[in-house]
Amino acid sequence: MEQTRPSLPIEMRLLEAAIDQFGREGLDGASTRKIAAAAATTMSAITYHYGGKEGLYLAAARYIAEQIGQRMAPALAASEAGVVRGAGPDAATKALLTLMDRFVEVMTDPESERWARFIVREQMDPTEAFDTIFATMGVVTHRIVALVEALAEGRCDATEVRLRVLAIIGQALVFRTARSSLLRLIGWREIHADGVAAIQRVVRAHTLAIVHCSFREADQ
Amino acid sequence: MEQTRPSLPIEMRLLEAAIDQFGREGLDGASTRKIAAAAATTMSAITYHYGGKEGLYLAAARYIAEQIGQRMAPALAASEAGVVRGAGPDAATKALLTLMDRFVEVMTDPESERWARFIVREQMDPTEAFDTIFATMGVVTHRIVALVEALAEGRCDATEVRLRVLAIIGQALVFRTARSSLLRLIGWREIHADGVAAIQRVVRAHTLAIVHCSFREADQ
DNA sequence: GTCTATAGTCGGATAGAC
DNA sequence: GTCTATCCGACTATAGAC
Repeated sequence: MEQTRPSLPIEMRLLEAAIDQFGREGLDGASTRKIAAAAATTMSAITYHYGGKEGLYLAAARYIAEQIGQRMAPALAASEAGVVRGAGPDAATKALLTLMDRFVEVMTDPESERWARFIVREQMDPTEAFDTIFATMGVVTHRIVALVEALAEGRCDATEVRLRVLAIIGQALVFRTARSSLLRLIGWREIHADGVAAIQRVVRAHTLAIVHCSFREADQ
Repeated sequence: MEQTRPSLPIEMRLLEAAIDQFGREGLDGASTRKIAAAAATTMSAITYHYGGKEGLYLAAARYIAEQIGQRMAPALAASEAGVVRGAGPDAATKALLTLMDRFVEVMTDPESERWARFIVREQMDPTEAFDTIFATMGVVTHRIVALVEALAEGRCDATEVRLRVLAIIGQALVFRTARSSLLRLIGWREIHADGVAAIQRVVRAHTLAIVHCSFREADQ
């Protein structure tokens, strides 16, 4: 049983261990005993601090949402300049690239590995915890929608803009969700700083190509 | 407990139920009793037919790989024309779009929902079953790599081509892995035939923009 | 606050009936 | 081949010691 740093307060240790275990095995599958052991405490600490297994699960979701929100906040604030009235396409493009750059960083960060397991599981088999996570991720998504909407200049309807945004985000997300395939395909053992930069260059180039080239013509 | 069609042979019913349960709860988390109940049989049928829980898990992985292989086979065969010696960029582009179109279809197909849960879980927390699935998905990925490599005409190194291919595939994959977010963002209740066509148009337009525009300049 | 002890349920594997 | 019966370990929750 891998243990978290014993210096942290017990509630934090429980949260960290919970994210890991729930992410791997789900709400039903995970065992409170294992979580407690990984947090170097006993099962009844979960009852005391979180009221039980489900309370811990929801607390883990809130914690993840909070962490992601904090990490995206600076880039989100910077992207404000791209959506203010009168901002030109260059400002919107720059804001979009800033958000995507940061998103790639968060997606490739080793710390996001455990969050990602938790989130992806919720995406594919949602519980009430999904509301919590979607509330945070939705802010970023909606900002990107606003930016792409501005860049489309009326050439796409609202649905198409949203589908395009999903596809754009998917480019970054895949480096998290298909991590194992990535490592095998390229022959890396893990994603180093150079790798992150390379991924950012690719996502940036693709995003630019999409917003600069694919709106122009009547597609297909 | 949802039951599979009772007309199918017991091994098939077990496989279908296993994919569903293992996909949601993982190898450890899922219960052979529940799987057996969903397959309208008893737990010891799993022992008899698959030797136990783990045997059933691996059989489920093989079954998924087989199903995906079958569904991608026609598009994969058609894409052959894009990689033969002397095929021009138009043939390669056409082959790439054919593969992506089909991939979107498979990713949005309701039947792929349970496969996807299983596969994504393996991606993020791989067991030996990942080898089986990667063997099949890898064939498609490598074909796309070959096509993009041809289209890049030496302007990207091998690693960059692979990162670009991952990003391109990610555009389609996101409609499976972030399904819940998609439905909320667009306000759909499910993905209808019109929705699939719209997603295909977007992925096609983006893929074209990427291979036609983003290789041109020195990116960033 | 954090622990130990215990109760009651459910897990997978197996033996053996038919 | 498919089922029932049974074993034993692991699970969550709870009560209560300190």
